[in-house]
Amino acid sequence: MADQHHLELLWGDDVPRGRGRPARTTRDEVVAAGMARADAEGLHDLSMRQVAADLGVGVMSLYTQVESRDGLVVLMIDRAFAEVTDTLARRDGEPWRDAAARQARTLWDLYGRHPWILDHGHRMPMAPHVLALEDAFYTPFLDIGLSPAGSANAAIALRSLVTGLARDSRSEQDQVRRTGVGYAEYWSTLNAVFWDRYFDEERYPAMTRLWYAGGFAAEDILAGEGILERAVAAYLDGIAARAHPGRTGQGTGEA
Amino acid sequence: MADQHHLELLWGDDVPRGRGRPARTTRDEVVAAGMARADAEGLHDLSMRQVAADLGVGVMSLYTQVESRDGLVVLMIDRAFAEVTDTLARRDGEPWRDAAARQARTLWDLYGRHPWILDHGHRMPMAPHVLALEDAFYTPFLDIGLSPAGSANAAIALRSLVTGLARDSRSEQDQVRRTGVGYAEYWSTLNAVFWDRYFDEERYPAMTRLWYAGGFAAEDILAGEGILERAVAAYLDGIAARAHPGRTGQGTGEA
DNA sequence: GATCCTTTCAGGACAGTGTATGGAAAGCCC
DNA sequence: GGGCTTTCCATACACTGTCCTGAAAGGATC
Repeated sequence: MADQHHLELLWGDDVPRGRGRPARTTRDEVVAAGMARADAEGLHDLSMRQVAADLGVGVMSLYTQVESRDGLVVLMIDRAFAEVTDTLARRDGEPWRDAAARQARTLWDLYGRHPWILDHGHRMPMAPHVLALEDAFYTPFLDIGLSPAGSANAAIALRSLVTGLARDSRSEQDQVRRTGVGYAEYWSTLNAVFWDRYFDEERYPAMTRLWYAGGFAAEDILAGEGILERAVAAYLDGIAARAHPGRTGQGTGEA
Repeated sequence: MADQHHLELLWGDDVPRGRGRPARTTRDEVVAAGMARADAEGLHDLSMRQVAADLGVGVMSLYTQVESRDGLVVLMIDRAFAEVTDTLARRDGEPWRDAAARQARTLWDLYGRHPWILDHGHRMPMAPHVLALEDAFYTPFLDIGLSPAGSANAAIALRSLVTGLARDSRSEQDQVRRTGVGYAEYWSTLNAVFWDRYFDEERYPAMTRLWYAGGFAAEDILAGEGILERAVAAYLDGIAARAHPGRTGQGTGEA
């Protein structure tokens, strides 16, 4: 039950113990250094030796501030989510739909700043600011006529939609950054090789139709942020229909 | 451009070269062994040495069939997606909404059988059967009155919704299996420690309200499969409203 | 001010990992 | 039966996270 110790680090008070040799480094400094590394290199290339070197400190010194590498990542995630805790709060008089859409967008932007969060293999940790985000996501769906379980499901699904979309689009940039190959260059060469040599129009008729119809015209359809707003709007329309049966959603109607 | 070599392994013909010492092992066998390991232990604990040992073969012998560990994983993913290629095809007369929902469910079930797919850090590889799934996902949205880009966006978002939900729910079971701690046991002890000691009802009012309203009554709200069907239905309702403006979606209306 | 005590520091070691190297082995073709 | 071509696999290297250990450093106490 390693999570239990994580919980103490995440939630426990930092009781400053005055006796003994003082630590050369704060836990905040370690976490910040880890985030800087992850922002620049990705989670995969984040090593304890690197973080220690960045801080000018021996490797094992990190383990007085952090229980393990996984524990460090958990703390980093909490710190990242802390960036948006205040922004997420629902504003006075803000319609539930606007609040939900704004929160989705905020989470999307957070993933944009810290793509390594999406590489975290395990479930999101029970960290204070992660829970704060979850709580904020539940808020808009509370008093719109859904059952309690329905509200919970709606919020979870919205969060998963944003996360899934972010993964599909951002991990691409992440990989591009790691390999050092530019986005346009990567796609152009890959496409030249791939479409000309391997793609079979009869095998993939839908993609072929979309291709000739210009459906992929944006070149990097995922990189555009329109897809998030559209998907969230469509989903919230469906929720709205369930929330107030008989009324149609307030969607703008644009495709 | 490591992907380029992956492409050859994925799409190139397996030209059987008759000269030279014959390989003791097929590429299919290697990929199958890797999948068995990953199904049982997860992607994180999949090592080349283990796969080689399972096959009774030297470690480096794998590298004649597979370019690298990442290449092996890519082939494994393609093989996993091949399981559903036939199932995904749209059936005669099947309404687009039913087809999309069925495909979403099929992908969800695939993630259930092979949760390690969700641990793949990079973008989904351009593999034949991965493309087949993407193509199938595009199909239902083609002739329902959306713009080409709108159809593409709708299909991508649906796929991301399923993937995101699967990650949020399945990675949990994955971690539970790895740590060997049972699902119920894990949650009960964690919850006992967490809720009693750390959770602050004033800090997380929405979760608190949902808790007392029974919104989390299912105990493992994510493990239930209802959340997928509900989320997909809501999203497709929103798409339907955009596809045929003026008509309301065919949602069942249940919360 | 010296001593004890508690805590952190950091070097070395260990069990892993993916994979480059290079000589030995094994089967087809002439 | 060579010659050629391909595969096999032991070894080695760089790298990882983390345990162990004794030394170092500062506060508390006499």
